[in-house]
Amino acid sequence: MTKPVYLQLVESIKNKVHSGDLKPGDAIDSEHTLSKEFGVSRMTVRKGLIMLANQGYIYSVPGKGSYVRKPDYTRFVISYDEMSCVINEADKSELHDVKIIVPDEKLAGSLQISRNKKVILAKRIYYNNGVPIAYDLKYMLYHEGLPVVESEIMNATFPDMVAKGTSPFAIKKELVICAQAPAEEIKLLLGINEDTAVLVVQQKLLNTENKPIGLGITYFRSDYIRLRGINR
Amino acid sequence: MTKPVYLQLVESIKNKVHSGDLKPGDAIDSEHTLSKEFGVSRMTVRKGLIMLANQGYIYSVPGKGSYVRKPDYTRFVISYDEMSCVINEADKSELHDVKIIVPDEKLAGSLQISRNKKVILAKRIYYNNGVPIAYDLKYMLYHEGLPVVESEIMNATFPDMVAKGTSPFAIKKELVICAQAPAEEIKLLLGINEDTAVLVVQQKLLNTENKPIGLGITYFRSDYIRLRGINR
DNA sequence: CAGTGGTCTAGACCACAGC
DNA sequence: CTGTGGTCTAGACCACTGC
Repeated sequence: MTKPVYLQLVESIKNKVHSGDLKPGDAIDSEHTLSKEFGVSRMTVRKGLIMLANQGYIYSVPGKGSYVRKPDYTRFVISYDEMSCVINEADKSELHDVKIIVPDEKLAGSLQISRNKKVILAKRIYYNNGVPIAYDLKYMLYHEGLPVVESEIMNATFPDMVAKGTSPFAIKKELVICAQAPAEEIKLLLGINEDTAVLVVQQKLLNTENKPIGLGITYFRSDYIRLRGINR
Repeated sequence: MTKPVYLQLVESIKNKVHSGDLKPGDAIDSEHTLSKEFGVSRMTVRKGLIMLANQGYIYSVPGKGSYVRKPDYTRFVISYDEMSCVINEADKSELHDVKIIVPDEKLAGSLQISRNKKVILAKRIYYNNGVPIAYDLKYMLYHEGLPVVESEIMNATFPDMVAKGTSPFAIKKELVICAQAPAEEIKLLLGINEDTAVLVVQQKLLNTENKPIGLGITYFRSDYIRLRGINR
C-alpha cells in the first residue's frame, strides 16, 4: 500500500521544515519545478501545497511563489463542555431553579436587549460522586409560543436548548474564562471556603447576525477543573 | 468580479445547511450530479467539497457519498500569550530571579527527566501601569554548551528560548488552565489578598518525539485576566 | 516579457458500497 | 453490476509579479 503522491510531497516539505532545511520566510520551489522534481502533474502538486497551506506551514502569493510561514504559538484549541471538562466527568446534574426574570442592566447589555424583555434563567448544579463541583446559570431569551419544558432544560445541550427551530449550524459560541474568589452564595452551594477559588467560564451564543441569544455562566470548584489546550 | 465556481458551490451548500434545508446526517448530491447541476467539471466540484470538509460542514465516505456533519460545539480556539492576553496588555516584564536548580520529584516527573539533571528556572513578574499583574516561572532543560544569556531570557519568546538550534516548527505546546486561591508568596509578589484569586496557565513545550523540553507556569491576578475563545 | 500561482476541463483508473 | 468518492493527467486561460 503506497501513499498518494500529494501526501508524499506534503511529508517531504514538512520534513524539510521540521529539520530546519526550510526556514520561515524561505521560498518553496515553484509548482512547475516541483511537478518536474516529483514527476507528477501540476494539479497533484497543488493539492499537496493547498494541504500544507491549510495546516499553516506555507502561504502562497499569486504571481510570486509559495513561502514557509512563521508558526503561530499563540493559537490553541481547547475542548470545552460544561459536563465533561472536569477532571472526573460530572455524573449528575440537578436543576436548582428555573424562572423568568427581567434582566438587570448588565445582563441586558450582555444580551443586547432592552430591559423590558423577559429572560429565562435556569440554575443548575453539577455533581461528581455526590460532591457539588459546579454551579451553572443559563440565560435564554424568552419567546412567546416557544415554551421551554423542563425535560429539555435537563437533557438538551445549551445550543440545542437555545436554537430550537433553527439549524444547529446557525450558531456561534464565544468563551470567556477567568478566575474568581467565590462569592458567599457560591461557597454555600459548592460547600467550599475561601481556600478554594472558582474558575468561571462564560459562554455566549450568537446567531448568524451576531446577536446574542443565550448566555451561560459556570462556576467550577478550582480543585475539580482543569482546561486543556493544544496548538496546531 | 465574479467568484470562482467552487466558492459558489461552497456558499450554496453552506446556505442550505444554515437554513436547515440540509440537516446533519443528510446526504449531499453526488459529485457527478453536482457537476451536472453547476455545469462544471467534477474536479471543480471536488475542490468545493474538500473545502467544506476542511471547514467541518461535511464528510465523505468512499464508495457511498458525502454527508452533512453534526457541528462540534466543544471545540474552541483561544489565543494565548502570557504578555498580551491580559485585559490591558502587560507593558513591562521584570526578571525576578534566574538560577539553576535540581528538580523536585513533581517537576522531574513533569519534564520526564531524572532528578540529577539540572534545570534552569527563570522567575519573572509582569506589570501593567506599574501594577504587578502576573508571576511567571519558566523551567528549561539545562544543556552544557548552550548557555542561556540574560538578554535571551528577557526578550525571546518562550519557544524561542527553549528551541535554540532546532526549527521553530519542531515544537508542540500544551496548555493547562486552572484557578487557585493565591499562596502566601504570590499574595506578596502581586500585592493581593484572599479576595483576589489567581488564574494559573501552565505551558508545556514538547519536541517532535513528545519529550518535554520546557515548562512555564504563569499566575495571573484574576482581576486582570480574561481568556477568550471562539468556536469554528 | 517570462515566470508565478489560481482556476478549470474532460477525460482516466482505482477501491469501495450495495444490490 | 452500477454508482460512489479518491487519485491523477496534460493540457488550457487568466491575473499578477518583477524585470
